Amino acid sequence: MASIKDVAAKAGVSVATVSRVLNDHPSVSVDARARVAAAVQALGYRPNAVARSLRTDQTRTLGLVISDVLNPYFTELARSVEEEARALGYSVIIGNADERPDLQDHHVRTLLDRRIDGLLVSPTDGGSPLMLDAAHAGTPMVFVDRWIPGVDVPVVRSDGRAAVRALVAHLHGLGHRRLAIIAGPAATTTGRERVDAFREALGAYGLGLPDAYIGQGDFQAESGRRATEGFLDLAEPPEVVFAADNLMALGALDAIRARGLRVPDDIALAAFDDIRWFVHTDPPITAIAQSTGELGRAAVRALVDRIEGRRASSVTLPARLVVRRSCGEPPSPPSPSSPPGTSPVGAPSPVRRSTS
Amino acid sequence: MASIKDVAAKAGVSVATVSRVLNDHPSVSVDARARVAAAVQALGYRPNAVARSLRTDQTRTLGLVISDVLNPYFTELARSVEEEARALGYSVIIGNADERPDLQDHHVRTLLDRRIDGLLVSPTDGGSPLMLDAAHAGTPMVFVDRWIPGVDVPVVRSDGRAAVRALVAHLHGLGHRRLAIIAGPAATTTGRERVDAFREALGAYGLGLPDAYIGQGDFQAESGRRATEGFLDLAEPPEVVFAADNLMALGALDAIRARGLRVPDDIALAAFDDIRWFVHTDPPITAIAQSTGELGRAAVRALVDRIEGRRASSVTLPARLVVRRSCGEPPSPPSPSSPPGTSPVGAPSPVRRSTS
DNA sequence: CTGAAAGCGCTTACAG
DNA sequence: CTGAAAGCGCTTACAG
Repeated sequence: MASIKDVAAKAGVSVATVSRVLNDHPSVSVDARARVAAAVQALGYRPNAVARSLRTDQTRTLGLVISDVLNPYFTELARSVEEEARALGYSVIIGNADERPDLQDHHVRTLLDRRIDGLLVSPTDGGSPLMLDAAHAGTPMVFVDRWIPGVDVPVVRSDGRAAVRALVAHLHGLGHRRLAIIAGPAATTTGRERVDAFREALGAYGLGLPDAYIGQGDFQAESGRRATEGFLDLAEPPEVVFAADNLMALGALDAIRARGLRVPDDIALAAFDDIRWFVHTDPPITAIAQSTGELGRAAVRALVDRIEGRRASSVTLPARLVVRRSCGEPPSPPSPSSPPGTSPVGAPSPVRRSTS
Repeated sequence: MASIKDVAAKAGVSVATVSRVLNDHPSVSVDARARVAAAVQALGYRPNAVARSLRTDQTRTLGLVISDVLNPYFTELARSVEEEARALGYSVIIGNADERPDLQDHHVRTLLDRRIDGLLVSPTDGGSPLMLDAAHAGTPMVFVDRWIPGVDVPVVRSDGRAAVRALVAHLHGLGHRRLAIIAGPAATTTGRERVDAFREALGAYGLGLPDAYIGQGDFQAESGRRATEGFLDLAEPPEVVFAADNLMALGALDAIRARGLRVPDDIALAAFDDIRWFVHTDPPITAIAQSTGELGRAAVRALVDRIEGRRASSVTLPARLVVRRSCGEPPSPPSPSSPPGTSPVGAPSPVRRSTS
């Protein structure tokens, strides 16, 4: 592979001049510029990013450590992160933690060893020493979706409380009184917050959230299945299961189906995080949708701000309820003329109704 | 950030000795080894992978350029690739081409600039000059899922022909005679092969595949929707739509639903690539499943073989049909005692039946 | 506008 | 077993 020396030799200039041309340095004669360009072309020369990084101490690379690539929510997040990063001239390296703290540490370490310019992370746990050290050492860092309290790192996330309240209002209006939740790991903020928001919203209706109605999941499908089986084994099973993410909703569906039960007739189901398939499931699933793309973009902007020496601030985006048929027939059925997919109903509000 | 010099100073040895300790070189005294280890520990030293790569001319990194991260098939592929690579001591950097040749080239270029040790690609098109050059220049490379004919690069992929034959047999047995396909881009091998396999299988039943029954898609949902609308606008619409990937099946479902039609009553639907949600869609969708995880692992092994100077060979894995209810009620309904999810039926055969 | 030289953080023959 | 030195491919003050 041709190096800068080869280009310099071919163009009859010094490597310094080649470097200047490559980096659009103003003080280069048109003549030199042309000869270098020709040599680059002829040799098919491409600068070695490794060498450049070593010299400049920047890799123009962002690390993204996500909890689970197989979760469509995170896949979409990763995609928007890469898109925005590319627009700003950065590449991104994704590390998949698979909801495992040890794997998460592995990726953080590898990314740090590669001297990425900044780290975007959606922590799987409450913060390993490694992660905390990195934050304290001043590695440019931004938390996205989930975060670690007590660390001075900007957080870009959704606030789902209003949407959870809207969900509970919807469920209550449908006559449901025994509501259960499949929670994420208590070590994660989203694992805790969604339960808290749910409990708070239930409280407003004088409803409680007994321990038996809190299933412990880990944001992956299998845990949703197990938790749902637990609910169904109860002497008094819940009327509604609210899964704290889409994969656990998938597991719940598996469990419900395995017992030959029907949604929403036998048990209602709702999920945090909306995905395209929810429109086509049997029945279409009521979900809380985040602005995932915007979240990813905002996180990248915040991180690049930090990297490039600007102040970065936290961002909180609202989530919204998308009503479908998995919790029971809505009181007022959608008009037959409404378009397919999701559509807002009534005045601007966090509640949307989907024809399904 | 501490460098090897700091460690050497702290341990009272030369950087050469530190390097030897770091790389487990045998000829280091126990004493030196201990002092270096202590210094490393005390300083929290981590070797700079960038410098190491420049010096050794290897990055222990694989590039993976996939056609579309949002496609669950590729997400799963990416996950298994990373897993196997990690087991072999490599990292992987994923580039998402989004089915766009220009984006694909962008990622190939960026990956090459970073001097990845090898490239895994599922080409979005017939091969850009850049990709062809890389292959000819001897960059260790392996094609996965899709490939470019006429290039001397190992290919790891599924052969879906038997499964497509099984699908057509299933459809024919259900009484369907007008079968349509939503194809992927003709520039991709999977875009062409699936149509060819379908046409060939139809031929065995004396059925043709008229042009009007070949919808041109690009493996993304929106194209599936458009193609399906085209079918439904026909004077004589097909009785079955076979989508060449899961996202186009999603689009097809959108289109069918928008018209208020029902699957399989009004039109049957089948898809290439199986995903977990297909069990829970309305109705559950008959699909051709690939051994995605095994494909990813085999591709990594082949690539690492090439990188490390061993011979790498192509691998072709069979795909299998998973029958559900989207093409009509199977002639012999599954027994009520069969387990949920997919389950094989009868003797070992490529056809499986799922209770749904 | 241009080049010689230093240096980024490592590894690795080479000599002892 | 150990260290001094060269060198990987760049960039960038410095001097001219």
